[in-house]
Amino acid sequence: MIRCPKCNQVHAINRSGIVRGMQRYFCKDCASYFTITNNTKPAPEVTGNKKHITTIGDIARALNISKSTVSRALHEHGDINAATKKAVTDMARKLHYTPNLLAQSLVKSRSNTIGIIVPEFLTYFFPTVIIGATEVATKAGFNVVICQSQESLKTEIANVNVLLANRVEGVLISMTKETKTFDHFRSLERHGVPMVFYNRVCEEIDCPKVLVNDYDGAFKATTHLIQAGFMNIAHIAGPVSLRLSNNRLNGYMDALKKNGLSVKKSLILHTDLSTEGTKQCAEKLLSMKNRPDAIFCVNDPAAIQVMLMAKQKGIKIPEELGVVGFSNDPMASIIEPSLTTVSQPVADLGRTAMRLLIASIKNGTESKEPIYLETELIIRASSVMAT
Amino acid sequence: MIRCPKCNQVHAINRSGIVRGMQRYFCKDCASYFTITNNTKPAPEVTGNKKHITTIGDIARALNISKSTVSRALHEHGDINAATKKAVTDMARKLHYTPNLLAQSLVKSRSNTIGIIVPEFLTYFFPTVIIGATEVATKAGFNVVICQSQESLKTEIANVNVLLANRVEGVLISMTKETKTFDHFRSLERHGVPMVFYNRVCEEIDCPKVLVNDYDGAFKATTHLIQAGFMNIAHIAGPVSLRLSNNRLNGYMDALKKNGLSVKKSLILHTDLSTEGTKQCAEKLLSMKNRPDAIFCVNDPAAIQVMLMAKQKGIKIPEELGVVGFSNDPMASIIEPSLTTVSQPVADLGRTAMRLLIASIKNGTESKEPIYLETELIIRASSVMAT
DNA sequence: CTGAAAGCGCTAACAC
DNA sequence: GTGTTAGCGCTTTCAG
Repeated sequence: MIRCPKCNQVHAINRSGIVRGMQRYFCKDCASYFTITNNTKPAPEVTGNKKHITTIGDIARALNISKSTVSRALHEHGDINAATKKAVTDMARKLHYTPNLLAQSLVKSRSNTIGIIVPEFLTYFFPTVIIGATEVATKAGFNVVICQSQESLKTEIANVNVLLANRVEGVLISMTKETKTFDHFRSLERHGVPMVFYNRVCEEIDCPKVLVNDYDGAFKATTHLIQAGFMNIAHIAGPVSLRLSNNRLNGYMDALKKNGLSVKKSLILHTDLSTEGTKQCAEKLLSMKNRPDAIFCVNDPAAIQVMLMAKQKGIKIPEELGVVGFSNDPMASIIEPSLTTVSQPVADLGRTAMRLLIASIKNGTESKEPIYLETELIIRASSVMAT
Repeated sequence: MIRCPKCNQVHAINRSGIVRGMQRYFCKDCASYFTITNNTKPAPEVTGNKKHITTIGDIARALNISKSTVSRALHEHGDINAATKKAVTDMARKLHYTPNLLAQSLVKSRSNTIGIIVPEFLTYFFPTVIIGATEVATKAGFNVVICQSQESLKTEIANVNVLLANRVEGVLISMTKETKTFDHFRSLERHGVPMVFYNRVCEEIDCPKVLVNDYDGAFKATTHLIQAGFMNIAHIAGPVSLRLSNNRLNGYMDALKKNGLSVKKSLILHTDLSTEGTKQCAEKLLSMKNRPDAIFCVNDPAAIQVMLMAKQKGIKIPEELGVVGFSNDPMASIIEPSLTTVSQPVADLGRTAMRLLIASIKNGTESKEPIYLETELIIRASSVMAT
């Protein structure tokens, strides 16, 4: 409701363009032009040393228009006068306006943010997953916040709470090796936040999961060792709490059985995945009276520990000890002899998981059948005698 | 203003405890107890399939008290009746209340969040910095959001904008190798968001910086090569855009000069840090007619590329080629021969940077003298003839 | 010790 | 096409 400052009436007012950034009006009654200067709120005082951050209101005031118009101009939002829009965007630039996502999220109750929880990111595996996942999320217009649980359940719970408090729209999770209670995941369910598990999945939660075909990878790896002539093959397995450990263990055992070899409990050791834990397993296996002639390890870092210890003990690889790892870590091709390993489509794992997550954010419930990505055996020097 | 439902008066009302989670009142006039059930807003309907997320208002309604009281009860906020507080916290648990950080941040204009920008995190360096920095931030009560610029200026700018839009309270930055314009950093300055640069610092911005003593590390490394008997030492340097490249280059050159060796421009090559780029440098140096007898590399990944190529060409390390890297990557101790390198206090770098950042968030401007952390030369097999 | 009310920055009907 | 209004969920004076 614009009132003419001269004739004080309100019905015969027209807009007449924008001059020096201010909306200009024309009163048809008294035939005069005017701009309105006194706004509801005074311009912010420069009190104290706190920097004032430009808001949509500042732009509105500077232009003598309403906040809604500014909001619309900034968002390609339906009908908006081209001149107004230009005035607004120019003024926004001039005042260095940055939208406040917190406020936007609050009113829209959508934060446009997705959380990713990784147990660690010192080895190449999880960073690579993150890169793949982020790529997909960014393309879909989501921001990503990365949390590392550091293999600690307590931290994982804290991570979930932070993500929840920040009202993320979905979470990608790979559990810690010590996660055996799942209330924090249920908490996400309760809040209606979709989850997708990848790599280290939680059986108890009904949601999409993306895995590598661990069983098949392990089966191929073990079969390869057998075909290469090894007869007494040990396995350093992962923590029993992780399903992937069991899948790889089963692949190993089935390969032995299928080839007529017996499964010896004494040759199956579980590491907690820490360097120390793995070293102990290696030590135990390598100092047996009836030493295994090959070891299939749950992952490459473990295989590398085995190789280092074997070297230290003067055990020749592969002549006296065949070694195979899992994951095709960059280290595997650097170490000597180079390490035979099972490669996984790591970035793809991230991409697939993120795609599923975004689908469940958008369409509600998704197919909950776990998705398995295939592995590839990469044969290198650690498992094959030079010919 | 509580009105008695029986006698309809308003002055003689007393609170009389909380029963079944509801505030109970007593009217002295008609001597009757009552609770008030009709609240300003009706309880949220379970419309559609959108999950309702418990708010402070839900708790207030359930207990027939005001939102302010709930807020206070939830925050140890001054005077609050112990019974009320218990009722509130119990009800909060019962309704699975999770505070909305977006709303809190909005009203407090403090997000309690700090951003960390890393150029990449596939090698161990940046993840380790992040772990150190996160540790300090968490202790100080800040959340951390990690952004990876993937060595792309465009992504770096996008990262800054996301952090800005999310109103982070401070940012830890290590630039991409291609960052040569700095408007996005100025944008942070303008918004009053403190920054601290680490490792790859920006000269143009006046703020705290944390670095490793690159010059000294390079000087020690080069001096070591000279003392080990190498005479014709090349250097694969980093991108000129990064100050650390120049610092390491200067350390290399000064060490040569100080030991009476001449600096040969032809033996100084710049890599862009990509595997491909480094390979080209290595190829060039290793196929010179007058091949250098040692190479000091700007970092370990580069040194490892050199070693791999040398092996491929049948050049013996260290007999025919001494190699020294920088950063003590885990790979350095795995490769054979093991790689001599300059180790940096990486996690400490992160911790120090985060401490400085938190200080500038809390106290405003900080000391802006760059801080240098010391390095240590780790001598391994790649630079020392077996005796 | 507690309630009412204002407002953080922004969007989204609803009017005109 | 644009202004008005009413919140999003929460904290924080200001009164009692």
